[in-house]
Amino acid sequence: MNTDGATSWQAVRDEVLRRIREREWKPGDRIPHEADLARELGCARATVNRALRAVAEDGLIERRRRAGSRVALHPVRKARLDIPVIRVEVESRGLPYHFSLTSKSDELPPPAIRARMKTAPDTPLMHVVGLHMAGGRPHALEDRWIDADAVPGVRDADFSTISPNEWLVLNVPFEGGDIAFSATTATREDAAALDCAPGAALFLTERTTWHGTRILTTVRLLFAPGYRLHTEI
Amino acid sequence: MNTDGATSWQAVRDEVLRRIREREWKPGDRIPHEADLARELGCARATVNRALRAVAEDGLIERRRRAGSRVALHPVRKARLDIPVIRVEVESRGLPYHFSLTSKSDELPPPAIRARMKTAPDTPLMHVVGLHMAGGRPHALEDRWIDADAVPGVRDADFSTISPNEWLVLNVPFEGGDIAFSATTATREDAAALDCAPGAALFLTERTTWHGTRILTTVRLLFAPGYRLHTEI
DNA sequence: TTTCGCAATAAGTGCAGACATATTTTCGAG
DNA sequence: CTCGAAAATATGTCTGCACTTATTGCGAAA
Repeated sequence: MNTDGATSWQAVRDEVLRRIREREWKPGDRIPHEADLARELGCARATVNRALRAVAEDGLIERRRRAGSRVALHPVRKARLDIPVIRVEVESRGLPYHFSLTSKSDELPPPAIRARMKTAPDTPLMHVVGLHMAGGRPHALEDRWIDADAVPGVRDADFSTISPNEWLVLNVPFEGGDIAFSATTATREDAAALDCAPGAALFLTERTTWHGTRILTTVRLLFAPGYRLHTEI
Repeated sequence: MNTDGATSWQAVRDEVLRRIREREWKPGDRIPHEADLARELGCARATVNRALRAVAEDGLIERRRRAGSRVALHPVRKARLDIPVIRVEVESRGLPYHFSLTSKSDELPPPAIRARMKTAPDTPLMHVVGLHMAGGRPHALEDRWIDADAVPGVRDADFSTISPNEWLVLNVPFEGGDIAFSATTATREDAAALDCAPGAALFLTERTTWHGTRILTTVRLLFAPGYRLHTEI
């Protein structure tokens, strides 16, 4: 990185990781503060800061102002998960993609959905169901509820040409969301839609996204058998 | 953050996010380079750099030296997934944890495992099977293969008192790994171990970790029905 | 003895300037 | 016209310094 005597933040990070690995600093230990490390390693404090921030992001140390940095007691591996638009995911595997809209209507949501969307008892929500196809075969079944009042323009979206999944990603900014992954067995309807055996084990993704205090949408994505979500550490 | 006229990197980030959201900068567009933005927003280039780096980490822009930064064509949401030691995960739910070792032996791995571990045809590997219990009920079935030559000390580890999962996390540094999540149906053996119905849908995690060129271990974690992996964006 | 406020401390961040590095573009030689 | 070297340029990073902010711990007051 640098030809002169400067120490790169990566070098500092690696040295810190080495000390943690080799138990020079044990889980729970306070580690020297930034200024000391900077002096010891011969670099600016900002460089040490950058390095420690990186290590903290990986979950190996915990940092708090005034309290200092300490080696994490229970190292929690942090994996990064990429969640692409389904069309892109399918096409990146070289398969032609198609979305087919099954239904779209305003309905009173069942209690479970109403609770998740935190809407008033009598508020109807937009309910969209459709099937993502990959190479002519069913890939994922999307069952989505949208608070149309919170998502400007969604009433005019044509979900027969673009999936709600993609339309929302492209058109709706959101602050946060939560995602849960689980396994479930295919009901007879699921099986019919996804062209698999009833009772087959299916990978299920449930996502809810919000912006400010409003919950924008909640979706249930049921993937055809064989789907794997993959990531690297 | 700052009381004086200084612009915080968060403010720069928010302004950048705003411009992307409001289509001031459209997907695929080059955005102004750091120096220009710094001048425009009245801050140091380092501050803009920090902000843009953060936005890039979220996947909304792509940056390349000399080529500049551009708004991502297909915004890929990046979720962070915490992968705790199973014991910690169980205990954080307030349930007592217990690991029970089912078997541990050196065996010639089946071809699928051998391929994954990239070992020579006649190399035996350590094979450990055990059950993670939560509150007296089966929680997850761990089926692990370890290259004992690549993991110093593992031959002396007592997996009846500490799970291989936890022992490895605490004792073995590794560079990287890959993780796959999927759904599968319980075989009769799985069902017996996890105390569920055969054919039930189970959440499956497969992980392989390496260090340098050596593959250290590969594990198959099969969770009892009802398990959900949860994360936030 | 308890509690509250203040001083001390360590991380968090901002700035200006310099240099490093990866790419793209340009332009001259053949 | 093609190829390769050199120039240009945007991001990447380091430094030294100053100031901000969250937190802790201690000492004084109740």
